[in-house]
Amino acid sequence: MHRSDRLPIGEVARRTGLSVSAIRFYEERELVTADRNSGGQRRFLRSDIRRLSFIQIAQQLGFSITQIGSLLKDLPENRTPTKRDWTRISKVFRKDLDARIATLERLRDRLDGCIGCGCLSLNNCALYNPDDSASRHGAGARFVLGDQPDV
Amino acid sequence: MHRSDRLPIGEVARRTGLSVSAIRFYEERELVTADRNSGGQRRFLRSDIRRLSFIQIAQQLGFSITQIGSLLKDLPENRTPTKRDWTRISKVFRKDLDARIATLERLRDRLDGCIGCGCLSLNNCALYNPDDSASRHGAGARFVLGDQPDV
DNA sequence: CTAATTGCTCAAGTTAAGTTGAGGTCAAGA
DNA sequence: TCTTGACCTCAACTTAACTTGAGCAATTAG
Repeated sequence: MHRSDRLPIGEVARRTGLSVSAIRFYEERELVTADRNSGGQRRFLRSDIRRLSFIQIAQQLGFSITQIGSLLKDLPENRTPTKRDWTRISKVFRKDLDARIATLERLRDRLDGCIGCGCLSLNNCALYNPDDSASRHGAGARFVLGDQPDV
Repeated sequence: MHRSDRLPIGEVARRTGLSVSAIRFYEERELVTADRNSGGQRRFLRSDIRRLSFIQIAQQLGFSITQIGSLLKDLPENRTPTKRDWTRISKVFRKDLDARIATLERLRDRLDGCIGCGCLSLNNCALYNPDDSASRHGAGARFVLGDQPDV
């Protein structure tokens, strides 16, 4: 039994539901730190379980590990989130969620305005929006549905 | 001037706002087809502009090229979407958007129920939801916030 | 003590949706 | 004809968030 409070990675994995490789990956990305025992194996603190759980929640809410890393680094002394921190940060999450919902709703409204319009041949399609598209990771096209630049 | 209705790829790129490489990529993925002239260069039909515009809109609405490919392949004779097709398909889009919005709203509600709850140490966190997470492309963790399996 | 388990590092693979570059060809206008 | 500029193919690179595998070391239960 591990009755010290230095947990090996497998234990942390079991307790958080994360995979061992994911935890190592988070350590590499500096979302968590672990010190090593004499044999060079990682030993985590109990509080790291909470920290990793926080990461999971934030991910479920759609945040990237880069963003999560920033959130965690902004905590005083880079500590693991406390209840007070959580209250504050969850409001950030809430704002972001609201924004994403609003974006989708705008998209839906534009779509509605477009369903019967035969857009596919029009120049002034309501779905022509260079801004707030899902904006994944490419450059993103600038005109849509036959809308042409200067031709 | 190109007064035939076989458009070279650069022209199609200008008219759709897509990059040349993106169009080639779509061809490779069979979202569009182009035949070749004597010199081996692609020549597109005017209707391909509409087809590519459709692809862009569907992408803005959050559909993957795989999904879009399916939609296009389901069209009779794999034709380019007409107004009638658009009306039908846009309803599919609408449904999907609605579902995504609903998912985010559920997430927001769960978050609200969790903001003041000090969850970070609880076992029955409202944010513990194995299902409808943003579900990107990994296996996805199964328990959250210190919620433990059978320990 | 020893076998089984767990852990370690490092490199490479995965998916999505393209982009970038090298090296070479084609087409169009002067 | 000659020279741009547009086009061609193919391979490799990009980001995100990990996973998988190889080859080897440490721990632990019996």
